[in-house]
Amino acid sequence: MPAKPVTLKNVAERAGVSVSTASRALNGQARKYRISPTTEKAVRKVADDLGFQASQVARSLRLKRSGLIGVIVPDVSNPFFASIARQVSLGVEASGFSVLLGDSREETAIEQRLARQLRAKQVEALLVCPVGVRCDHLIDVDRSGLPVVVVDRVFEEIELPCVTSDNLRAARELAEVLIHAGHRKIGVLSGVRESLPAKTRLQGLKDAAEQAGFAIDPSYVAGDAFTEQSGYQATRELLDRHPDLTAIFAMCNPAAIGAIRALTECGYTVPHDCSVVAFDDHPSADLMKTPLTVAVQDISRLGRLATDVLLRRLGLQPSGHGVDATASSSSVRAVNARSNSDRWQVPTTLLERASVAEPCR
Amino acid sequence: MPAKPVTLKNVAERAGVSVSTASRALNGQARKYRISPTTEKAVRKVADDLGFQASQVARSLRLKRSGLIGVIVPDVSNPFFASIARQVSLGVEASGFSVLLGDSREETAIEQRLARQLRAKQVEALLVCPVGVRCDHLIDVDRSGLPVVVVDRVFEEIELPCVTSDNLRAARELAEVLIHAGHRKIGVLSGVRESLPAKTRLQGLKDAAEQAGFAIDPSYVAGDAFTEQSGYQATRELLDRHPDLTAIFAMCNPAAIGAIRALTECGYTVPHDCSVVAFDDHPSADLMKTPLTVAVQDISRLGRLATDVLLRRLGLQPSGHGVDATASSSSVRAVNARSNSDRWQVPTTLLERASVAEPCR
DNA sequence: GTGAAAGCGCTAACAT
DNA sequence: ATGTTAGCGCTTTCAC
Repeated sequence: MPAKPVTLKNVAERAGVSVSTASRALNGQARKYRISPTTEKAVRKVADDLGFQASQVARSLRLKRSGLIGVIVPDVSNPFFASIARQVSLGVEASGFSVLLGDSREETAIEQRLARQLRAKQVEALLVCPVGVRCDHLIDVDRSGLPVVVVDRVFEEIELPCVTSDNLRAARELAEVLIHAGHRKIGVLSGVRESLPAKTRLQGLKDAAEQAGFAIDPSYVAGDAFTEQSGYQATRELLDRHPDLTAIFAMCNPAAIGAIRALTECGYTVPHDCSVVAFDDHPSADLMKTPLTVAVQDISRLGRLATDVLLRRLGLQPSGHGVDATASSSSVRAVNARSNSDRWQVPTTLLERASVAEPCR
Repeated sequence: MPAKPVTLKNVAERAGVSVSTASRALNGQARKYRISPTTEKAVRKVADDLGFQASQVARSLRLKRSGLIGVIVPDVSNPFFASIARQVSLGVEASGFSVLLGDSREETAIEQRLARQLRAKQVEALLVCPVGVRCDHLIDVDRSGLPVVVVDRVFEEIELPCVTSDNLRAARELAEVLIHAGHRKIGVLSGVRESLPAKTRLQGLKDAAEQAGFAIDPSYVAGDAFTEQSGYQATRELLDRHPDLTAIFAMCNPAAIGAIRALTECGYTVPHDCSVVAFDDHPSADLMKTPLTVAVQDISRLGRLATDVLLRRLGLQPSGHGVDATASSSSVRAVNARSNSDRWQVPTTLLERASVAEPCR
């Protein structure tokens, strides 16, 4: 017995008023239309008694506002993206939006399809953590009038508002830990090469090296994905090429995990034979055999900032969820790259643990 | 320039046909209505050229089908729930649905609000991992004609289709590892006491104990939440009450992590002074100082099964995403509790690692 | 202060 | 083989 839903008409009839009056009474427009308090109360009561719920669908059609925000991430089950999705969900909720979730399974084709589908569902904005370098579809969507905000996996030439961590600074700090300990032969486990995070992190490392008077040879860079698998493979390669390696700089935590597995297999102990530093933490990291020294991204802030940028593009006041959700907060820097699109960055935190020692060779 | 969206009417005009013909041509009903292939092709072409995207909102209003599934979990950033959300997202996508995500922040009041909101958005079904014991709002929703499926945090008297792991069996197996090693003084870190998973897991432990000829005294049970915090607190309490404790049975992984912290603080080493077993794994658990012996829930299967149950309640064929998505698959048992609602269970896997030793006392 | 009516974009009888 | 029309449930202009 699917119990058909009660409509505004039902309420109006039962309250003995017209639908227009009912609508106005329930939308807080009583004052504006000078509806008598008596009528208003009456309508409200009936609506309550009947358990009336205005159909958002009908409302959307009329208002041309769906109250929906699309979120597309490569893998919801990855805690990093899950946290982003969560922050967005919580953040936009306060403004009356709901999140339509899409999982691109790390495939650009799916990402593309999802973007189209979500657009058909009338989402009012799209927040995307892109899979790869190809982002034309996103730019198209944005140009077609649906605001897109890109988070994390940003690409250089992209003409969309972007939110990322301050990767340059983070990489430099992380590299300095290694360098100050005396390391010079540092292997790099790269994420997707063309992605801005990967490029920037490499640059940060290079900067730090240069400042210390040496350079990172390209042969010390391996890997091409933000995955454990890639980290493992890359480490094996690097160990092959440079058995005298004394440290590893991993561009994400999974890669570092892969590295540790590879190192262990090859008979290296961490940090004695080889130090390891990485981006991103993981819960209970301190209970690991070798707790990693890491640059921690402030994921929830990343998510909040992204939400704010999004809401602002919709012409709304970010409703101050979280402590300092203000995009213009002091520690958040808006950077204008050569493109005219906004780039927002949030600071990271360095967490020094036991995975770095002096080089033994 | 918000570039107003192209409507069916636009397409029809441009193609020189009526909206109905256009609609039919684009909905694959050309045959059914015997529309000439020429016309169909023409309409399709125009639609393509104009980049026509049928408004799902208008469609929903007319069809009274939104193509939306609501998913409510206590915390999307928790990998367990994130994985569930992901499976649902992937699973229903194949049937043309999208997922509207809600995060209840572990609060029943929010869960309730979300359920209402999602209902207003015309979701066609609701999948919920409930926060707590109070589920009347969900039962109400279900009774009002919106099918609800409950996953994981199930409560005994609930009259809704439920999907969980086979907790009884899993707990028994886990307990047996401890018991066979010789443990008798086993502390229990409970999750939310009134939840069925907690009750069932405790029962499994008790069953195993009984079979071995001893009993679990209530004073050996502590904690009341599926969190690290609760696990930590509970462990401190247990250690206080029973310093001669030789093993800990944690009802979730975070609780076990809390336990390890507490044990370490109190000068116990794992597993020498105290063994630990737990429910749920966590990635790279093998790289921990003391890799835990755990009962692993097949989360993705849990999610898939839930999706199937949901789709079936909607009268749809679960579209065989995943290998054996069939709810009636041999290893998945439908259990009829005293209530007349369906209970579905999926098997778990025992992973023996290094956190169990013989009792030293 | 309140009502009648138009219309958002689409689908499905019911014509023809 | 295609067009006409009546809504789906809501908001809002315009009229009284």
